[in-house]
Amino acid sequence: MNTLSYALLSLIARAPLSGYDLLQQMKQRVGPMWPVRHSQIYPELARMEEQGLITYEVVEQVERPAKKVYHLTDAGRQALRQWVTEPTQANTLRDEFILKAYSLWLADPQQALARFREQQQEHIQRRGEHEATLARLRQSWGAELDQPRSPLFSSAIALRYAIGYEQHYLAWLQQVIEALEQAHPGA
Amino acid sequence: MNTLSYALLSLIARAPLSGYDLLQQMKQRVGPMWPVRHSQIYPELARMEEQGLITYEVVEQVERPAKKVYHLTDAGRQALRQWVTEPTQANTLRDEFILKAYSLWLADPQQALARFREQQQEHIQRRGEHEATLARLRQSWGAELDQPRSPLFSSAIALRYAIGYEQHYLAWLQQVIEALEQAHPGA
DNA sequence: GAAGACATGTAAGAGGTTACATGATTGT
DNA sequence: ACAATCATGTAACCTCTTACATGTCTTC
Repeated sequence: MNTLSYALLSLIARAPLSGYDLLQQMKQRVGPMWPVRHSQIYPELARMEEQGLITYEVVEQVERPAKKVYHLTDAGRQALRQWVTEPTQANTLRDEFILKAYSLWLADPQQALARFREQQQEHIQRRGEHEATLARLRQSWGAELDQPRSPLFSSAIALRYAIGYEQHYLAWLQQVIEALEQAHPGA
Repeated sequence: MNTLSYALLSLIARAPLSGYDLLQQMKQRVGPMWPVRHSQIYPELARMEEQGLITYEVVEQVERPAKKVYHLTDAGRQALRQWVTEPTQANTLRDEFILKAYSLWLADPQQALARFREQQQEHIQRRGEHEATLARLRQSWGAELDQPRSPLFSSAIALRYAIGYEQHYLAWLQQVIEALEQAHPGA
């Protein structure tokens, strides 16, 4: 059992989904905390089915190709619940841009500034997307977002995490940009 | 050329180092942004030497086993400089604890609170370590930390990033803990 | 003489990315 | 016809982790 399989269980626990649906949802919802490709999803689903965590039924569709819709077994639900309440060792982030910042002293300050501003745009964009998603949830579900037993609460805190992350990233970028500008006025 | 090799170049660019030294420095300095094991370092150094990015000399020591001390070639320095000033595609974080938060609705609130408080301790600890390191740098080097052309500037901004990250993480943990406590008073 | 830091490697396997491959169905 | 979306898979390769393996030198 790897983390990916729990990520998939997390989504199937909310509603039965096909591999294709899972791919879309991983990109939209879980994407910020666990990116994934379809080439990883399909073999993983097969393994989980073998292990009895999920089962599927083939659903014929009128206007689309048939699909395998997976849902949790009791064992799957239990495995997920177990994993969620287990201690987690805090991860170390692996961020290439920060790694580059560590060698910023080697770079041409003008180019460095350009790169930092690029990142700024990127992270502003992402923050905006997360904020929009959270606003949409709030509009659709209102106070349910504040009920810890609701899946919506979980969605909301994950989104708030992502927004906070972008916020911190932007603050840091801004800080460095100002330091670079001060050292090199007129860039 | 993978990211790890650039991480190693980043350190060798500041001072010639052995594989063992690199391991220590990756843990202490670059650790927060790029964790690594010795079993990855040694083969990678061999590959980089083949590619002409680094060279080494065997240094005999009186009170320690001999070691291979690596230093950059011109090609290595150029490759590093090139990489630093290239655009970087912003990474997606991969955080298991946040993933678990996404399924928090399945968890027993008491246990959830316990896990969140564990994380709090962990991140408080980390923030403290980074702050101490930054304070030490500041004490040793003073205003040099503010000169973008100095390696110390790069070290300082990387540390500030790490501190900001822990800060944001702690703020988020606190937020969720308060929400859980409010829903379950007396936990 | 045992433990611990210093020092350097290899091997097996898990996890993840990129590329290859196929086919249905809808809209233009 | 062609592109786009829906839908599911396999294969090759790279990266990273875990475990295996060896040897030096110092301190207790």
